[in-house]
Amino acid sequence: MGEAQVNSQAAKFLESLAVESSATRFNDNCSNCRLGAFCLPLALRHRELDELERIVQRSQPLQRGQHLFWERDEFQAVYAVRSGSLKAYQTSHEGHEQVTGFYFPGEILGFDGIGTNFHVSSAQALETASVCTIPFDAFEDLSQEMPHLQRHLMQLMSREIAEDHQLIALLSKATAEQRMSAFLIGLSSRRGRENLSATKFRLSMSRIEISNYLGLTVETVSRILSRLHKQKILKVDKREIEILQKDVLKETAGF
Amino acid sequence: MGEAQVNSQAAKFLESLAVESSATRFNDNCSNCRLGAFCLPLALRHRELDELERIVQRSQPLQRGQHLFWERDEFQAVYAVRSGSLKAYQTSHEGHEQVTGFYFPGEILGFDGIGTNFHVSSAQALETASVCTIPFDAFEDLSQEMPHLQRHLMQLMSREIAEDHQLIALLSKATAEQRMSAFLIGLSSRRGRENLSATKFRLSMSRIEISNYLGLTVETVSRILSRLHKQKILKVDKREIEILQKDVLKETAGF
DNA sequence: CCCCGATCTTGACCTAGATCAAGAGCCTGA
DNA sequence: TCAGGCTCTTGATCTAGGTCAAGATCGGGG
Repeated sequence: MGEAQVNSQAAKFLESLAVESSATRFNDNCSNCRLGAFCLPLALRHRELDELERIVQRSQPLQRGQHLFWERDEFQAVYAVRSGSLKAYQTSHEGHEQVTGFYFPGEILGFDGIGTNFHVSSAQALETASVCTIPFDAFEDLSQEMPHLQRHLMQLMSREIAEDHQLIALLSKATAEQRMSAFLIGLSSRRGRENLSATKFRLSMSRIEISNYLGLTVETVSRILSRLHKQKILKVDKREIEILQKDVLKETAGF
Repeated sequence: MGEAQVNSQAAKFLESLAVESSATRFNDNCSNCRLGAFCLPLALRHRELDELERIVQRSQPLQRGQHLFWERDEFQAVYAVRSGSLKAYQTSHEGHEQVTGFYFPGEILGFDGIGTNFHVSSAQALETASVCTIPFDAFEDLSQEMPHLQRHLMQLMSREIAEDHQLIALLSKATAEQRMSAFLIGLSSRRGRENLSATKFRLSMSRIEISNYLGLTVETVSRILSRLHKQKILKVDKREIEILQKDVLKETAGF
């Protein structure tokens, strides 16, 4: 019996036990999560971490295009991205899709639902992505006993507010070129935070999604990328991006 | 005497109260604050309210133009508006002022500072305004013992996030007319929430401030107001606004 | 009371980016 | 393997709203 066949059978077996497989393959814990320091930069004691551990759920990775939650879904949890990436978006009733954010490993999404008890945006995986589910009720109870945790959560929400304000300023006055530059610089610095190459990476979102985030049209996004490529500020090959002159990009971003 | 007239008189009475209270009664306590149910819609027990009371500080009203806090100030408190109105804004380093929000009685501002421990926007009174200062450390300690309070705070932050997302969608795709309509509808419904006339009011912000909020120029704001006036959708007399056809406005706002 | 600077309005013109159109790579599933 | 539908690019044209300019109006200080 060849090894390939063994693997294929093993895969089938795991599939048939989807729930169990999620239990066996994604049950790493918070203490040894390589994002730990970034996702929860708290001086958590061991006992506290154990408690947090107890409530966090890890499930099967989402496939590209799959939704984590939908607008109007009841709010039950916030989600920490473990790997891959997602977008959050709202659909205006004329059908325009407004992307409100992209989320990468270590970032948390779903806060929009706390206020109204249902989500006001949808979240969709841009590529295979795994997330930790943090049931909110349990989290709230837990944070009653752990001041660190409570403060941290608020810091995360506050940071989201601050980032939104950045985006608002961008959409309000910046030119198409400034928007694209700021966007790329943002992606780059988030990559850096993950200790991945900050100059060379693959876009997980389409030009359309970028345009719906930056308040531009696909054509404009495409044109600007072409221009930056011609100017040798970027190397653009389909979704592969290499930033050649970050200083220039930062300059035009002007933020 | 028609009912409309009665309502309008009641509204005028309440308005006059608001002015008086800002001038003379700013040291009332939470239990008898007429905004109580709106600002803190919690099922707070008496004892809890007393505790909250203990940490909230009420100071002299701010005069028009005075700042509540500045960008880069150390974050120490969040603020509940008692009367009057304020704007929050950031200044890009090319000098453009981006207004990120207007705040009216019962609304809370200052959340942007929690994440970084210093404010990332400035807050300035648009007219005489009184606020309650809620020192954040004390508030956090208090909310450790009061789950209601903690959840409420997060709801307020979450709501701010949701509102920001609305603004983002607006700035991203809406026409100048849609932006103005949405803005006016927003003001109107907030007035309604305060039990003041939702159709007739005075703008506390200048055209310039509106334009810096909506991502337009003063000229455009002015032109659109003139147009809406000519079309008899609004009555505009300097800063006095009367909404004549709210349905039309809502229609064009499309939200 | 008038004066001065800020705010607001209106008109004429211009431009960044939208829209329309067409074609070239692509994945994907039959 | 190919067909059909995406995504992406590039060009030609159009237009909403920005920019510039000139007054009008308002409000606060002397």
